Order: sequence, then structure tokens, then C-alpha cells
Amino acid sequence: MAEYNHKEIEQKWQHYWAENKIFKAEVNPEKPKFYVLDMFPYPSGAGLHVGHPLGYIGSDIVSRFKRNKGFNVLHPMGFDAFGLPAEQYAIQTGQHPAITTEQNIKRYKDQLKGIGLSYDWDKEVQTCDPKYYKWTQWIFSQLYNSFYNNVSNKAEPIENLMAVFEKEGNKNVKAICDEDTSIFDAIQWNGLTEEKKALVLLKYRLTYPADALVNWCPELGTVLANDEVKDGFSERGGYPVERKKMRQWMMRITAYADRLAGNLEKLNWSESMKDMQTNWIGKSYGCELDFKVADKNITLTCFTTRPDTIFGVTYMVLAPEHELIDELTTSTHKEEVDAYVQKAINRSERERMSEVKTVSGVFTGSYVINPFTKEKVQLWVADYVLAGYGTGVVMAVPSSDDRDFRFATYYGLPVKKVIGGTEDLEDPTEIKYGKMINSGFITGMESKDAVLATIEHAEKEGFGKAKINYRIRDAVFSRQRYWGEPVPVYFTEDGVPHLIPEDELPLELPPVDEYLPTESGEPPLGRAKDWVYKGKYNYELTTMPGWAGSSWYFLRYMDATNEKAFVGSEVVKYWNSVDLYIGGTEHATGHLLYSRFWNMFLFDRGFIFHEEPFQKLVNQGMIQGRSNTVYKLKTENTFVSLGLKDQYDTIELYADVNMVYNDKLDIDAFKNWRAEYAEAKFILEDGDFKCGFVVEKMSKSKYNTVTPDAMIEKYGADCLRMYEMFLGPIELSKPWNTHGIDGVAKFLRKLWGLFFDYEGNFLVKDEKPRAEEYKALHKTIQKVEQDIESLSFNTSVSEFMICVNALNQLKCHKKSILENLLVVLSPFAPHISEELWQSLGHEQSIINAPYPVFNAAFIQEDEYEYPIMINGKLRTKIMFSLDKQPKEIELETLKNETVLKWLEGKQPKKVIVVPKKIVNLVV
RNA sequence: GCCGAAGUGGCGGAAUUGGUAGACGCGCACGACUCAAAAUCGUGUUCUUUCGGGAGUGUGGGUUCGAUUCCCACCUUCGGUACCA
Repeated sequence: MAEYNHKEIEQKWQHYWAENKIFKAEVNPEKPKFYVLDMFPYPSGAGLHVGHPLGYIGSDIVSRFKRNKGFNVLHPMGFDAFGLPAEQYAIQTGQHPAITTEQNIKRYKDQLKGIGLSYDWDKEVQTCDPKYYKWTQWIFSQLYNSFYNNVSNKAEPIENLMAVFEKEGNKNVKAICDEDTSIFDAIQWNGLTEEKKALVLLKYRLTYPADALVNWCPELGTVLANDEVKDGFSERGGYPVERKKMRQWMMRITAYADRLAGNLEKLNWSESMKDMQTNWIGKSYGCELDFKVADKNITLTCFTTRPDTIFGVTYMVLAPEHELIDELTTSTHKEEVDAYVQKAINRSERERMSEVKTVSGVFTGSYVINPFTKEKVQLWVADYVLAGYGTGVVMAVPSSDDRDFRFATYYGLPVKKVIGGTEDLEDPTEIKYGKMINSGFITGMESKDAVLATIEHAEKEGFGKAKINYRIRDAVFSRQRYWGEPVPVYFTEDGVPHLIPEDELPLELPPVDEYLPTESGEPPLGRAKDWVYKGKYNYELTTMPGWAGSSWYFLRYMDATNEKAFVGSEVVKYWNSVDLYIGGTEHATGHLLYSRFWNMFLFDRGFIFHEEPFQKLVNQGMIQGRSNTVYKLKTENTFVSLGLKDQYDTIELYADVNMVYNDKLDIDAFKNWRAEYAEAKFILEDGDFKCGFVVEKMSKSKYNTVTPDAMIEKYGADCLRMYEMFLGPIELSKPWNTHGIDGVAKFLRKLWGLFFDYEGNFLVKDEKPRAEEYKALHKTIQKVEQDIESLSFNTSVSEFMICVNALNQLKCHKKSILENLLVVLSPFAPHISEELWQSLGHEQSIINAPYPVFNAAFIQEDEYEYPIMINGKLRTKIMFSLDKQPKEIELETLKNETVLKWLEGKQPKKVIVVPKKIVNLVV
């Protein structure tokens, strides 16, 4: 072969890999395993752009590297195939979402294969495949059949709980359950009807139906999880979201809040990612305190993290949604309170958010009694108190809480200062901690000690207890949509839910005539004809959310075709948890929390053997678009180059980045782009038409999308892979700019040139390398190996360039050098490496070639050129033998001509000689 | 507001535990080859300069013989989160 022909080579090797199942991963206890995982994509209609594969290329390099290093590597890919876009498209066109999804998946797979990624496609999973979602439904069933035991601190079968109920009721049970669960004994339990028993058990199950205040998105016709809502709008589509009470399946993730937060410490994740999860879980230590309502037989419990400020409580506040509001409102205030509550509840999330700094509230007419001081304070309703957090009741301490202070100031409520140092302050909330003042028995204590003292006192007196509170809420699991996993549940006439038995799974998605809600407002599944269980029981009509299928796919990959279990236990024992997981930050509080939850649950129940699914997590940065702009005169069909545009009255328009090179417009291509530009005139500068640029999101409407296909067509997959890595550290976001890719293309041609000359003559000879050649090679082996371990792929690419430049300079065509270099390069540029590897006479794929062993002897230097600095400024350099003693170096330096000139006859005060680093003279 | 990450040439970026700032590449300039162009190769390329130097890693200070690196304060950008009691 005369010239480097990427197209031919890449197709050849991609076929070879696929036909010979080179990347097939099978359990092999003889070999150490390594599991490299990419976050699996939702196959959108637009296909991949060059930003998507960034992480895939990085993980592919690690996978291939580990293979060369002797590991048994599991590196799978699949598709998160249920989802809104396909369904929205189905609503518009009537086409079944499965068809669109299949087409999109095919396109994605073609694109991924074109990049030469080393996936074991036999392990592919698609969440919308009934063979897959059978097991998603099975896991749902396991959750349904489990409760969380606070004593063993893990999930257990619900039968364990039932056995205890039969023996002694629930009075000694320490388990996670609904707040409103009442206490009963064995006699009461055993006396309950089956229906009643079932309803009680729902309060304990890890998945359960409940009336919950949810994020309802009318535009999408479904509820959304908290992490799917951003600033009051749906994350997908950007439609407004409102609060609504609906009956929903919920997941009791709160049972795992503590372990999810605590385990983070053990994980090799970025600090920012751990922080995001920690904040989302929002664990806070404090206590619950009971306030009796004056003249009423009601006790309100509030949660506070600052019980030390109890003597500063000057009023109390309820959330507008609080269920006792009617009872707590006196007749004289009824009208006002009702009006306020109505307004507050109807206010959309969005409005509430935009008015964060304004305060509003009304007095209920009732008073509560501070259990510590016996003081009567006013009870208010205000929407700054959230129903969903704590108990929906807040003790207000305006002297140490900003919001309380703002509220009290606005409504003229008293402020009582309880922390030392705040006595004379205008705004006492500036100081949050100190010595307590005006605080009864805790006066004089430090706030920290006072917290403990007050809790102790409250517990002794029986009106409070220490409590850990979490911000995280149970996750809404129902979606009022069609394109998702059916929930494997039917309802008997009494409304009690029952699981579809395991051997009848999967419960397949039935056909419907339209992908819209029914007339009566039921989800689309309500349209399915004759879709009833055993001919008489109604099925659950909501489907599972997107995160259901993605919460366990990493387990299914291990054993993708197992029909007896979601994953075989020997298999999961071997592959265990993911060693390296690469994906975007956007999944920090959704997918990464839910999958940890499900994994932990499956671990508790003994189905798998690792508590945490992802040991090391790396977030790849986003590749932003880099749009090009051109400037058209407002009144004429004439465009003006960037540098001259200020002399004219222009409007800015996009030019497709694919017809701009180094910000210079290809005018002919531009004229052909659109009919209205065919006759356009151009005002050039220095003979070129220069475009402006803007960095923004990559999208079709901005004409700044670049597809991997286009890059591969022109430069080849190896070039694209290396260039993407060369752009910078994998975790950094950066704009895509095709300009630099030529550098990598040149590198590949130079590499090729070490093997073949222009006529296609094979140049490689089996000769003994010289010291410089060994040095160039081993420097590269060392650097690249370190870089891959730390995922610094960008510097590896530089190193390869340096090495090939050096070998070119040395005119090195020696087999033993080039052979090793190819193995080191192969994870980055696998196709060209395979081809050249074969040209050296190898019959086996380079994928299994052993990684060269770095030998420090080859890069050993015996001399070093010391930079000589005088007062920290570099003045000259002197070569010294590395075994020369510092004292000798000092003496010789002081004799050096340049040094003497700079010393101007003065004697240096101090001479610092750092071996193999530097010499610094202080004058 | 709070939490986190990041600020280095015209551009992407490099610099191991504090030790020659700007590796590697793009772009640009000049040169070679060519009738010419492309490709390729070579040289130069932080700024400034009176060609001795001087300044320089967001800003201001500090520690040090020596700071892109460590400490303090601040500014900017990006990501997350937000009446969370």
C-alpha cells in the first residue's frame, strides 16, 4: 500500500473485529477483570455530533489499554430507549415509537461502530426490549415485596415484617414507613381483613402508591421527578410545571438517604459530584420540638437545626398546604387565611421562585406555647415554609434567621436577640454563633453546647427529640405516558394493588390507537383495548419513568441474554462493580442517585455482591459549538468581511461551519448553500472573507453541528479519536474547532512514513536500535502509561507526536522500536495500528499484544544542563555530569564567564544547588 | 446568597512533590521544492525594547533563594443549588 488510506484500513479492521468477535468478554477467573462503562445514550433523531463521543473515546482508550495490560475487559454499550421525544413524535405522526426508536438506534450504532469503539455488541441492551424490561418489572416487584429494617439497616423481604406483625404488631418494629402509620398489636393485626392488611403493608413497601404533591407538566401530560424539573420548567422540552396532588407510585429512596450520603466518602468520584449528591440528599442534624396550641387540643411539631435559639422564638409559621390550617384558624381570621392559602397553593412553582426575596403571610388568630418559656407566640401561615420539608412547621427566630428576620421586620413582629454580640446590631442575623444571652438555663453557653443541652432537656421533658432530617423526597415513579415500561400491577375491586406473578412477566406494552390521554384524563394505556388482567382486573395505567431502565443496565450488560435471572450470580460476582464510569455531569442527582439506590437494594437482598455500582466516576466536559457568523449589509445582498464590518450597517447571520476554514469563508460553497445568496457580493479583506465566531450550544439551528461521520469521511476515525483527545483534558468543556485536526492528520501520515515511502516500499528493517531510538520509545511508553492511568489523554497525543518526530529525525525504521510504539499507540489509533502491525508480519490482532515494559535504563541521562539563575532570573546554562557533587557544581558555576559578568565582582550571599534541577545564586 | 470547578500567547492547551513558563498542535510570517498551486520540508513566532535588557500565568498582597504551583483578600467565567427552618 503506497499511501495511508484511512477509509480502506478502517473498514477492513472494523469488519475484522466484528467478525472475529475480538471484544467479546466472558467470565474468566484466571484473569483480572476490568469493567469500563459509558453512560448509555438516549438515541435521539439527530444522531451523534462530535461532542458525544468524547467520553466514549476516552473510555475506549482505557479499555484497549487494559486489554494490552492483560486484563479481561468488559466494555459494553446499549440504549436508553424509552423516552419522551420518540413519543412526542408518535403523537404528531401516529407512528409507533418503537419504529422511530429502532431507526435511531441503528443510526447511533453505525456511528459508534464507525469510530472504532471496542464494544462487545453481544452485550447490548435496549431498555424498551421486553426481554430487558421483564427484569425491570421484576426488580420493581422485589422492591414492592421489601421493606427497610432500621435495625439490620437494610432492605428485607416483606414477609419478615408480616411475621412480626402476627406475633406482636408493629409497636417494636423499627422500620422505614409512612409518617401516618398507626401503632397496632398482634390481635389488632390478625383481626384485620386482607384488604386492610394490604393497605397497612403499603406504608412499609419500598415502592407504594400514594397521593403526592407532584410536578405536573400539562404540556407533556405527565408528572416529572424533582431532578427532571429545572427552574419550574421541564428539563425536556422546557414546558411549565405546576404542583398537583395525584395518586402515584413512589420509590422509598429516603430509606437509603443516609447510606447514599455516607458511602460517597468511599467512592472515587470528583468532589463536585459528591457535593452535588450530598446537597441533594441534604442531611441535617437537629431536633423536633412540640408546641402546644393555646386553647386547642393540638400539638404542632417543628423541626429545627438550631434549638439553642429556642428562647428567641417570637412567632411560629405553617406551610400553606398544612392539613390543620382550617382547625387552627380562628373565625375572625378565616377569610383572610383562606384567601391567602388559595393564592399560595395556586401560585405556580415558577412564580414562587421568582419572588424569593419578597415575604408574605397571614396571622391565623391562634397562639402556640413555647415549651421552654411557656410564652405565647402568634401562629402564622406563610409560603416561605415548604410543606415538603421537615414537618411543614417552623419556629421563627428572627434574630438568627434571615428569612424570619425579613418576615418579622415586614409584619412588625418582635425580634428577641439570643446570641452574644448581636445586641447592638441592626441586623442580628449577621452573627450566627456565639455565647447565648437572654436564654434561661442555657444563657452563657456556646451555641454548639446549647444545642445539645436543649435537646437533652426537651427529651427529658418529653416535648422533643433529636432528629436527622433529609431534603431528599421519595421519588415519583409514575409517568402518565405510553412509551415506558408498564408497571406490573393490577387492582382488585377493593382498589388494592397486586403484583403480576413473576412467571407471567414481562407485562408487555399493549398497542393503542393514539398516544394521548383518554377523554376522561387517564394515561394513554387507558386506550388499550381489552387490556385487563385475567379478564377482569384493571392494570396500573401509568408507566415507569426513564430512570427505571437505566438504574440497573450496568448489571444486565454482564449477562445480557440470561433468561433465568436479571444477572447470574457467578457472573456478577466476577464482574462486580464498574471500575471506570464515564459520563456527563447532568446525571448527578438523577441517574447516579437512583442507580446507586437500586444497586444498594439488590445488594441488601442478596442478589448482587457489591453495595456501590460505580467505583470511579469521571465526568467528561461538554463540547460546545463554535458558530461562524457573516455580516450582510442591511440594504444590499452584499456581505462584508469581519474586519471591515464596522464601516457598514450590517446584520449578523450564521454561516454553516462546514463551509468555513480557519474562519475564512468558502464563498462558492456559501453561494450554493442558499438560492438567495447565489448572486451575493462580497467585500474582502486581504483577499479573504473572514467570519466572526460565537461559542454556544451545538445545534442545527445555529449551523454549527459537526458530525463524527463528516470528520471520519475526511480524516478517518483514528484521526478523529486522537484529535478529540488532543483538544484538552477530558473533563473540561471546550468549543469544537475543526481547524486543529490537520495537525493530527499530519502526525498519522508521518507515522505511516516510518513504515512506507512514497512509492509504497516497505522501509522497516530488523536492526538493533541505537540508544536515542530506545530513548524516544521508552520516554513515550512511560509518559503514555502514566497519562492513561490519570486519564490525561491530551498529553499522550503530544507525546506520540514528539516520538514520531524524533524517530523521523533519526530516520529510524527499526522493527523492534516501531512494533512497541504501535502497541502503545493502538488504544488511541487502533485501525492504523492494526494495519501497520500486520505489515510487520503479525497474524494476531494487536488488541492482545502485551504492553511494552518501560525500562528506565533507556532514558537514563548522565549529564544535565543546569539552568543558572541569579536572583531568580535565568542567566545561563551549564552542562554538568549528574554524578557531580553540589559543592563542585557551585565552584564551577562561580568560575563561569557569564556568571562572573552578572555578579559584577560581588560575592553571592547564598548558592542553592538542587541536583538535577537548578542552581540559584543570591546576590 | 451558598457549594464546586476554572482563569496561562492570536487560538486549543503543557509544565511530576514549589525549580528553565508557553511542551505539542493550530494559525501566522519567511524560505525551499514547483511554470504555478496544493501537498511536503525548513526557519521564526508571549509582549516590549535604545537589542544590554525589561515585563509577563485574572487582580492585589504574603511565604520562599525561587511561586502557574502554597497562603490571604478580591474580580471574572462556567456548573450545581436555592425561602431547606
